[in-house]
Amino acid sequence: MAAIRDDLTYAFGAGRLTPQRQTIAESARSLGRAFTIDDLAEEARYRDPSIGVATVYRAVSAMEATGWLERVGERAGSVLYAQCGAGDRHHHHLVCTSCGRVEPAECPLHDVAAHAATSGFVITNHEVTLYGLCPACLATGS
Amino acid sequence: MAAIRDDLTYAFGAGRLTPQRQTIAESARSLGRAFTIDDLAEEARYRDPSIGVATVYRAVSAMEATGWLERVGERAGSVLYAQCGAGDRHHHHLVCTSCGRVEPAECPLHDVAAHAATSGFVITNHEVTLYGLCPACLATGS
DNA sequence: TCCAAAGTGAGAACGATTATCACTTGGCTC
DNA sequence: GAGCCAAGTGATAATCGTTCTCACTTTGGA
Repeated sequence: MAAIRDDLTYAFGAGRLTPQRQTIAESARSLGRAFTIDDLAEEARYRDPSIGVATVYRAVSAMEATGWLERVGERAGSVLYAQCGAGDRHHHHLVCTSCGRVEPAECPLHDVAAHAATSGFVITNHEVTLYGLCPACLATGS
Repeated sequence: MAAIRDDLTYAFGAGRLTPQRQTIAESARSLGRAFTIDDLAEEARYRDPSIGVATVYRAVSAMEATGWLERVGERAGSVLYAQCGAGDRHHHHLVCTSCGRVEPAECPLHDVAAHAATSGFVITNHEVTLYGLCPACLATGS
């Protein structure tokens, strides 16, 4: 399992890969869709009931810092995260509003420089999230 | 001031234009930049200290429903709003990360349909926010 | 003028997130 | 392997933004 071990090591960068963090990272990967902290804590505590909610928040914060997790939106006041792998090149997200599945999307901003030129703004960052229905949900009509 | 009166009437659609709501809407317009509920409440209470925070939240909710206000992002856990006028056609936002100034931006997603076709997703909604520095902040180096 | 519906203000309640603190663990040096 | 210290943990309190509740007031139409 060297590959997986390396993968999870990457999730926390220079931080320690404790059993709790490993459980949380594996839970994030196994969810396979956009999730809230609550979803992730539920999955992680199913695997190890002793894991506290504060630990989940801290682990998510650490994984977000390394880019292994990304926030992809919000749902009912909670931040939505998705496991996006590390070292991916610049991209955005397609979020299924029915099942929460998340797929990477090419950055559609081909002309950001043009926007900056016409407005006088110098753009340093941008967020793009596309919402819709994935093929599976379309097929089931849900 | 018929024009302004009409403008504010539009802010609440079919809802009543009470003195409190008028104060809140004028405050939103006078801020001239992206603001949190807290910023808006501070401005509104400067004009009328008797206005309660719940009233500000309710007014913002009503103005958002008519499209007179739009949420343009978040700052330190609070939702950022901007007064965008009513009846504007589809657009997004350029937010200055230094002063909070907001300008409308053309929708840069010329090929949303192409994304849907290649991914199998049917896109029903999207959010785009561009962050950067406005000309004024660039000039002052802040 | 009367009345029902809409709006208001104060404050309680709620839910997500963060901070605190005593304790444990991991990984380094010797 | 022993000792040490920084990092991490779990429980819980605190914080903060937002929404709800309730008694009261205002609005606008009949």
